[in-house]
Amino acid sequence: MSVSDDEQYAPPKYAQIVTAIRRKIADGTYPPGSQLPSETALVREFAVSRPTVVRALQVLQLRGIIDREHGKGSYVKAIPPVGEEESSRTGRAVLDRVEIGEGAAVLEAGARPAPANVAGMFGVPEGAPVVMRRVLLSEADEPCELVTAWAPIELAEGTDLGRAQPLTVSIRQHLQGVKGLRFDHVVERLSARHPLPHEIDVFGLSKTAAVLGVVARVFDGSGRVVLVIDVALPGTMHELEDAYSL
Amino acid sequence: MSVSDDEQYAPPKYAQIVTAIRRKIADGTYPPGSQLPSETALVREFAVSRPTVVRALQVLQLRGIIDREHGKGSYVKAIPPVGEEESSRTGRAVLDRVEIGEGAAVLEAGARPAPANVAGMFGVPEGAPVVMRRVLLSEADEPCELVTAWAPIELAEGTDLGRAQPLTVSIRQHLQGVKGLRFDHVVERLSARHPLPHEIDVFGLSKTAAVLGVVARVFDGSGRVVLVIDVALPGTMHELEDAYSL
DNA sequence: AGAGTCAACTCGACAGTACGAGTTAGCGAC
DNA sequence: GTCGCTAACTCGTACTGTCGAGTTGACTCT
Repeated sequence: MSVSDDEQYAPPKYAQIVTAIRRKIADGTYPPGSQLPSETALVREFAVSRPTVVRALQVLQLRGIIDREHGKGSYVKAIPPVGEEESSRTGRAVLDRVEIGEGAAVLEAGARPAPANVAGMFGVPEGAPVVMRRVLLSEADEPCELVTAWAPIELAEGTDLGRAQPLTVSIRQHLQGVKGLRFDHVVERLSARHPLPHEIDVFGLSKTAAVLGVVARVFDGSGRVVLVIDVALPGTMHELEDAYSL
Repeated sequence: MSVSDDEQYAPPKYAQIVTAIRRKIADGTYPPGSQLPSETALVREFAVSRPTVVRALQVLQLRGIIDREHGKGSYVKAIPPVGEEESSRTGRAVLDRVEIGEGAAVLEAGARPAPANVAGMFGVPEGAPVVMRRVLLSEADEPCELVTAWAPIELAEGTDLGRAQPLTVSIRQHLQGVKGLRFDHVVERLSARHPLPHEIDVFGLSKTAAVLGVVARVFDGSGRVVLVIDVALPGTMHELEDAYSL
């Protein structure tokens, strides 16, 4: 769809209906638990065909905002659950964070020999050079999150990942802009463990403290691991929250 | 849709197309990265209308199996990511597990005064009676997961939650069958912590071991918390895995 | 050889129609 | 009052058809 300078972009009709209904839910016209007008009524209200209304209702259902029951109608769900796309995921948060302005300090960055776990994830020999970027996040001057990002050497070439300066855009935007790289999905592993020596130093933890550890592999569209993100969260300071439909 | 004894259930046409295409992806007819036949070709192949084909392709796209590009066609994605609905979530796993046959031992069950955190989640006073069910899971005779489920007293009435016998169906099925209760969504919190005294006993852990703790609130369709599930996973034995699209 | 045009192909959106299946309320019979 | 039937309402599936917009390759002209 091309838009000339003099024209206003009009969203598809079904999207406009989604927006209108969401607005009415938000302003209390259709409160939680209430029934929406039938499809036939919405056809009249919006002056569109039934398949267009159905499509809008299907979108609302997919987003967990309404339930549709055959023969009965559509109902506003009580509490829109935190949409699964909106819930915080540690790896995604790291990729989308802008270091400048977020209390982030780059502790070190540059080529390093790949430790065994990272080498395995990239499919390179242990000790092969990869680029490492270690960033410490603080809140109210208290260190709270240690992020170590690893990238294959060829991928990091030409980017600022290996420079010990805070990035001015998110990692995702930076790699998209400089390398045309698009991320497809993430696989994260969460564990409870004791801190590593450098974590003990950075956070001032005891050797037996409990740490929430997150190791995330970032895949591009061809199924290749393009980044490994290793995050350490001291257990005394962090809970991760996750919401999902049943 | 009613099915008489002499008739075979036929899935909707669009669902049959989804299944057929998924089978061809799995058997290598359409390998990762390859282009699917055009909509028009699929219309001829399956002898259906174009909106029916489009609907099947939209389902495949929603499931992250294909990408559709306007003007170009549909492409099989490289690695179907673990579907977000298929990834393991601790709370969901507990609700869907059948205790009998799964190495589950019921350690205790019955009415207990609500501890502060549980009381807060149910909106009852601390110390009010609630039903508690504590189950230990073992693998190869080694304890590996301790699950404590809490239910409001009225909800547990008439169910087997307060009986120290393994359930013969999953908790979800049991409450659906006995109470007509339907779960809507779960909000989980994950943390790294040290073990509680009873966890030290059950797992034979040291006082400073790292434990992955999961506390899940289960909501029904009206937004009420109907169950609290508290899971302790010794850090030496467990990682949780989570996959999501970007 | 390069640029522009056009036709054929592709998907996105929309309208209208029809039939089947599930639900509910009203009415009549007992 | 209760039960059964029916009509009206509801959503699920599927079809036919049209138009618009994006992509690509072949052909023509300079």
